[in-house]
Order: sequence, then structure tokens, then C-alpha cells
Amino acid sequence: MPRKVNPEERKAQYEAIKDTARRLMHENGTSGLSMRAIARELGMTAPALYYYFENMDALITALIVDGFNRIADALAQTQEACKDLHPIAQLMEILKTYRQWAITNRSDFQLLYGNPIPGYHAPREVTVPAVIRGFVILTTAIHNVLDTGEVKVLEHMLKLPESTYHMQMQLIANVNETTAEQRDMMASFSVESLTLAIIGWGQIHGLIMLELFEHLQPVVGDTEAYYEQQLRTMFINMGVKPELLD
Amino acid sequence: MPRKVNPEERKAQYEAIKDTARRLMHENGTSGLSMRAIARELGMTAPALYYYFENMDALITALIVDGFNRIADALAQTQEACKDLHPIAQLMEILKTYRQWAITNRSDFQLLYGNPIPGYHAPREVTVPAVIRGFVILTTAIHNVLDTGEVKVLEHMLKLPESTYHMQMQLIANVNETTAEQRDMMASFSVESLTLAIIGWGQIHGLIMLELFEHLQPVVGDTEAYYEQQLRTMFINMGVKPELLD
DNA sequence: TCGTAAAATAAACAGTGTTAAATAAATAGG
DNA sequence: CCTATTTATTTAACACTGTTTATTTTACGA
Repeated sequence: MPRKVNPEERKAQYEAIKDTARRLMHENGTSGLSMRAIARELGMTAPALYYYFENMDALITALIVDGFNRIADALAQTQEACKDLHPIAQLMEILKTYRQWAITNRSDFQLLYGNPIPGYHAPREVTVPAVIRGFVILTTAIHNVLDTGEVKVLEHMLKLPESTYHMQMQLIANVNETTAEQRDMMASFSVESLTLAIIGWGQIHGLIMLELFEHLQPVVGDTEAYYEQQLRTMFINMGVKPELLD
Repeated sequence: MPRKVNPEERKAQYEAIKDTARRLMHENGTSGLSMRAIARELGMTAPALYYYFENMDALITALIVDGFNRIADALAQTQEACKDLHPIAQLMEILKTYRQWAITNRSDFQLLYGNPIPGYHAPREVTVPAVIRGFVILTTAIHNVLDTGEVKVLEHMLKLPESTYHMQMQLIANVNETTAEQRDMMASFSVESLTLAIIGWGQIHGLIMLELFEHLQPVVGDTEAYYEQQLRTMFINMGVKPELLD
């Protein structure tokens, strides 16, 4: 007796809502994100959206998970496209892709790493697994660099704070929230790779966030050139010989 | 014929509004910032606020300018308190203070360097001079470190991108937006000091932003220890001999 | 054709920033 | 003292927002 439900149509509408949300965010800034505006754009009424998303937070969470996955996709694509390059060049390209994605998808990146929607807080259990995907790609690239044996990591880079074991435990705890595949991948990495990945991630992030919020350009001018120069500096600081960077 | 106006009372009300705004933000997150809530808290009606601030953006801008000045105050205070320490220790303390302020005044820092209020964008002509104040203190501390002659900056740190002159011009252009005193101060700094200040600012920022938005703790555990360790690493990378850090 | 379930809607509530007009309060000059 | 004027505030309203409830449309299976 029940009406035969069409899962594809439902899925399509689901995606259409997210796409419209992304477009509105991209066009009008994160402030353009509003349930009523999305509904208007789709030619329906606002309450209809609540059939697909419990509330606005649920929609945002979905956008965030998509965002992390799209970053991971972009990184994976670069990894694939550069697999014949020297591992150092590969890593460089991946890090460039990371920034490029952030610049191209400003509002999405703000959604991921800022807090542009007041009152919203992303639930970790759903975002962390999505973050890890990209993190694994980054760490793999670093792992491959170290594997060449051409790079000698300066020991002071690896000296971790007193709470080293805390950090390691936290890391493992987080990985437990992800899939078995990712857990295995993470477990295969050396402490060196993981440590460098985290350090690099932290450094890169500052520049990207500053650029996104328009604080970097007025100070350094050409942000892209500055970013790439900082990457080279970081590589050298981590033990890459300068001649390997040209 | 005009009613004798009491500038003090007006100023007091002006400050009371900002204080209430800050308190609400601190208590309920940046989402707690609402004209009507502020008015409620002050026992008045919302439109009355518009006699003091043209609109919400103007209020936020005022909070931002205050924030940058309060950061500068905190840095200046640390500088004063540590003036008898070794310049390297002074710089270290100033950088610690910077993070400490951000952690203690989370919502304010988010207001300064994030974009928590959708649709709002700070006008540079009013924020930049306020930013420069803190930047001058930081650069002075670096200048003093280099002045000891004990630190030999590794040359690869100073290698700027192709657009070096662009960057320098941008910097000068920005300084022109500030007071004559600050302009003189900035002009007295060496390129080395300025460059290291910018690089350090960018690196520090990533960690602080990540911590503020709860992305760092799950990855490194003790964020304070991690931050301080990263500062040491940065110092060493910039040419400080490890033995000078203990 | 009819019942049922899915999907959308209309109407309403409580909240928001903001504006326009009306009002209260206080002071200065006559 | 009284009145005109400026300051400060309020009332009422507008156009939004997210969300809930109840109602209606829609489309399929039996």
C-alpha cells in the first residue's frame, strides 16, 4: 500500500539542496546561506527543506563533510597526476593544491576551518573521519619523501613537548573514529612522518587563514608567491637540501 | 537654547554598550551578539543603541579596534615586565602573551582574525592602524634580538619571493595609513626584522586559529606545550642557537 | 478506485536588524 | 517662570530569519 519511494529522486533533491546552499554561499558570502533563500532558489517553500535536513545545522554539517571530502579528492587527484615526479616535488604540489582549493572554494574552507555560522559547532564524530582522508594523503607524501633517504630531518624538528605520549594517544584515539582502512594506513606511518605532517599542517594553515580573511595580502603583496616561498623555507628547515628544490 | 550636553555621560554609555556586547559574546559565543540582546541587558530598547552606533557593523568595528588595541596593550605590558630579560627571552614571552590573549579572549580574537559575523567585513582604514601597534612591538622585540649579534639569521629565511619589492611597497603603503610615530618606528627597522616578524606572525597564527576553532587539541593534545615547542623550533630555524633557549 | 504513505504547503511563533515618527527630558534664553 | 530647542529614548512597524504544527497535495500499490 505504501507509495513506492524513489531513492534516486530523493537523493537528487538532497544534492540539489546542498548545491544551492554552496552556490548561495559562494555568491553572497557565508551570510547568503539561509534556509528560506535556498528554498526560494529551488522554487519551494522553506519548511519543505526540513524533510531532507533536520535543521540548518544538519545541512551545514553535510556541507562540511562534503568539503573535507572534496579537499581530499583534490589532493588525491594531484597525487595521481604527479606520481611520476620526485617525491619532494609531489609533496610541494600537494601543498600548493591545498591552498589552491582553499582560495578557489573560499566559503567552503571558511565553513571547514572557521566558524562563520554563529552558534554552530561541527560534531567531531562525523567530521574527523572526513578530515583524516586528506591528512592521510599529506602524510603519505611526506612518508615518501623520507623514504628516498635524501632528506635528513633535523633532530630539533622532531623534539616533541613533554606531552608527547599524550599527543600520540590523542592521535590514535582520533584515528579510532575512522575506518579500518584509514586506521591501518595511519598505523603504518613513522612518528617522523606524522610529526612533520602536523607541523606542516599548522604552519600552512596560518597563511591560508590569514589570506582568506584578507589579512595577508596587505602585508606580503603576492600571496601565492609568498606561500610558495614559505613552503620552500619550511622544506629547508625540515632538512631538505636547497639544491633539491629547483 | 541647546540642551547642555554631557560628553562624559555619552562616552560612558558608549563604553557600556561595548562592554555589554563583549560580555554577551564571551558568555554565549559570537552568536550571543545581538543589538536587541545588548539593549535588553542595559534595560533599554534596541533602537536607542542606534543613537550611539550607526548600525551593528559600526559596533563590531569599534569592538575590533578595541581588540587590536587591547592586544597591543597586553604585548606592551609583557615587554615592560620583561625588559630586563635577555632579548630572546623577551621575544619568547611576547609571543606567549599573544597566544595567551587569544585563548583568554577567544571571542574577541575570532572577531579580529576570523569572520564570525556573517556579512560583516572590517574597514581597513580603521583596523590597520590598530593592528600596526602590536606589530611594531613584535618587530621591536625581534630587532632587539638581532641587535645582540648573537643570532645569525640563516640566509634562506630571508630569501623573499620574486615580488619582494611589491611586498615592501605594500608594507610602506600600509604604514602610511598609521600615525607619524608608528611610521618612523617602522622605517627604523631593518628588512631582516620586518621579514622575520611577518614570517613569525604567519606561523603563529595558524596554531592559534586552529586551537581557537578546536582543531588543534584533538591532534596535539597539550596545545600550550605544543605551541611553546613550536616557538623554540621556529627560533632555531631562524638562527638562534639551541643553547640560548634554556 | 481507494487507501496509504511521501512530499510539500500554509499559517504561525519567536526572534533578528533597522527605520520613521512620536515622545520624554533637560537646558538655555527671554 | 515659560517656552523653544536639542538630546535621548520609545513605540510601532517592516522585512527578514529558523522552525513547528497542522493541513493539503501527489502518486503509487493493491
